[in-house]
Amino acid sequence: MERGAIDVGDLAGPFDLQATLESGQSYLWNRADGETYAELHAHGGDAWYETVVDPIPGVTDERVALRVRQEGGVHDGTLHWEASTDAEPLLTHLLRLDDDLDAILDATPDLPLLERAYDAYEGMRLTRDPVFPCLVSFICSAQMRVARIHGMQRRLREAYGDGVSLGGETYRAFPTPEQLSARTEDELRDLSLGYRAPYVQRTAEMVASGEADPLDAADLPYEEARESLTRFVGVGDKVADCVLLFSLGFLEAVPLDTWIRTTVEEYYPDCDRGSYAATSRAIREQFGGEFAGYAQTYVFYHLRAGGE
DNA sequence: TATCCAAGGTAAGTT
DNA sequence: AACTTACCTTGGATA
Repeated sequence: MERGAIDVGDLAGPFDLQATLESGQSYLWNRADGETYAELHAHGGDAWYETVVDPIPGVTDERVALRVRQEGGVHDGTLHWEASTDAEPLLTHLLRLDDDLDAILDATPDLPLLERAYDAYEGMRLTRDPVFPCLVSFICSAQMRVARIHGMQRRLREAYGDGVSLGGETYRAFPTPEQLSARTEDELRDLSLGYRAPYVQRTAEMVASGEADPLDAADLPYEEARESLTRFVGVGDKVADCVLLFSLGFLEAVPLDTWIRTTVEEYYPDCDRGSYAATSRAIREQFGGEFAGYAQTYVFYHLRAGGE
């Protein structure tokens, strides 16, 4: 096992591990203390977070088990990690430590709501989740609470994922498309996926068979990429936007979920244009275009946590 | 204790 | 293309 540390002060802008991992973007990490994400910021921010990552072209060509913990503040703290290999490039990729967060937030409009959200969750970054697990996570997110989405992904890993050991502990990788496509709808329903079970099974089948690859969307212009992802079963505009934003690096994507729709109604009623595509375009412009998705994520977390 | 409700939506069927 | 409706499950609210 290798260990290492990343000095947060060396990054371009602050970083908050807990806000980043518990803000409803990624459902692929477990807290070592067993706490769920049900209560935001309920148990302090220094827990170990654990995950297993399958090979990512250009980042890692092997499967990696890793743990990470933040000690100290969002400006001057330290990220401690333990992994089966040098995890610094991988953490940089997954947690977008290469983003210049100050510059990104400066480039968004001076809206009071955004300023309040930025102040409340200083250091929260977007994630770069592996695309297939991200796709499954957000198919499961339909009409679900954040804590329960997290529970579903955890059960999928525990039931069907390969065991990977690190430092005497065994962690579970997210099931591959092949592993998931081999399950039946009923088996997935037994994990409390409900009506999402056949969506997950059929989407896994599409990926496993080579019929479609969610990574292909990465090379398309934004709106075409969104349209392209909706080919997967259980994926509409909203879920597609989540995958584009939280996995494929389309920072302009603004998923129109119930929280953001409420925000549009209350704060920016002019942006309500009826259809998803038109409203999405309007709110994306309201949030400054290029980094609108960053703004969206702060607003989502801020409002969900009870902020105004 | 029982019932109701809403949770980061989507697919399928109608106008 | 826009509009309805059904859909699994469950913790928490309400009666």
